[in-house]
Amino acid sequence: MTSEQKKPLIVIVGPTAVGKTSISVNLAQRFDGEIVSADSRSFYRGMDIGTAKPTLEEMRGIPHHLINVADPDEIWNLAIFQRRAYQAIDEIHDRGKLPFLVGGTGQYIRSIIEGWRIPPQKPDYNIREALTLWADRIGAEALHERLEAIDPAAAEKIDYRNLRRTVRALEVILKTGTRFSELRQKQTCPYHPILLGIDRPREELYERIDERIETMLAEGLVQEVESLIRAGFSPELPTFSAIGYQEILQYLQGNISLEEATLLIKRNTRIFVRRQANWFKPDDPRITWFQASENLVDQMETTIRRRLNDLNK
RNA sequence: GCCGAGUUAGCUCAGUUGGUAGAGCACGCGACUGAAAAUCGCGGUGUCCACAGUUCGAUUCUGUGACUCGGCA
Repeated sequence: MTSEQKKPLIVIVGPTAVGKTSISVNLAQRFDGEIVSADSRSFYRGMDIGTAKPTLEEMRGIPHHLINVADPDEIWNLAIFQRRAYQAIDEIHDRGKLPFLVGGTGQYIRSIIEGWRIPPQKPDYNIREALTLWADRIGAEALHERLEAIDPAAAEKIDYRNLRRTVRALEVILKTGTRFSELRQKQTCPYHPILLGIDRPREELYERIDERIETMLAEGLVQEVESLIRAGFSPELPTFSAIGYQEILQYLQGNISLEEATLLIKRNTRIFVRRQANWFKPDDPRITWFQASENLVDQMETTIRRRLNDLNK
């Protein structure tokens, strides 16, 4: 397949609370598009307020994919996302519509636009636990040395103090008999990605985050978490490691006050924004960046039209 | 007015038996291939309240002053 034959994929990236949701719905309306969400926390039903998931009204009739597709105890991940996103994008193309990949989970978006070949080994929680227990005895660094002995290339890319990633690499090697570094590949993106980034000054973003969190609390974030627990979902689920949920859980368990929880949510969201920015940098030549402004949607529309025309030449 | 405690990084504070100082948080930055809103890493020069004294040398000791917080009037 040559690059001329590849179909376009509009990709919209940007930090949380920058305004991606309403802008992408606007653009999708103008281009007869559909939206594929690339947001690791919007998969789960019942987690609406804390994830700032778009409401039906905000979607304004634009089909959204990969939102509300799992219960909180079905643990979705990168590989499942990638498979389902490819599928959703292909189906949108088949319908003759334009797909918009929109979201804040940088890793997921990169896996699509860079055509990652993810080591085909689904999580084995028993092995992970065993490896973790082993690390408790010998230390994370010693475990990393074991990895280095059998797969130096993988070990080199993983900090010896990062137990979780060391464990994953060993898990893959043990289960597949193949080096993690060999299974971890990049191919090319099956689509022609057109990347647009939205940004705002940090200070402004932080203000919007604080406001958004106050709104979440007013809209019943605490009740949302309570009802998930009441529905029988274990607080131990990785799903509840989401910002907003972990802190409210601490509050509900009586470990901290609601005020402390609120401060923590704000703080953790700010840290998250900085971490998010690592996936898409201002000097990334693949991305056309926009600062949030009045006529942002018009500007972005113009850019998309031009890029789509270039494709058809 | 008197007595006591305090004044050190944006904030909360530690510390220097006298040789110009360091934690947490904030903030900035980086890594990331089946938990990713996860996980992990890197980044600390600031009139040590001001002035004077002692001293080779004071943020540290002494004196005076300013301010803050308690208590008593």
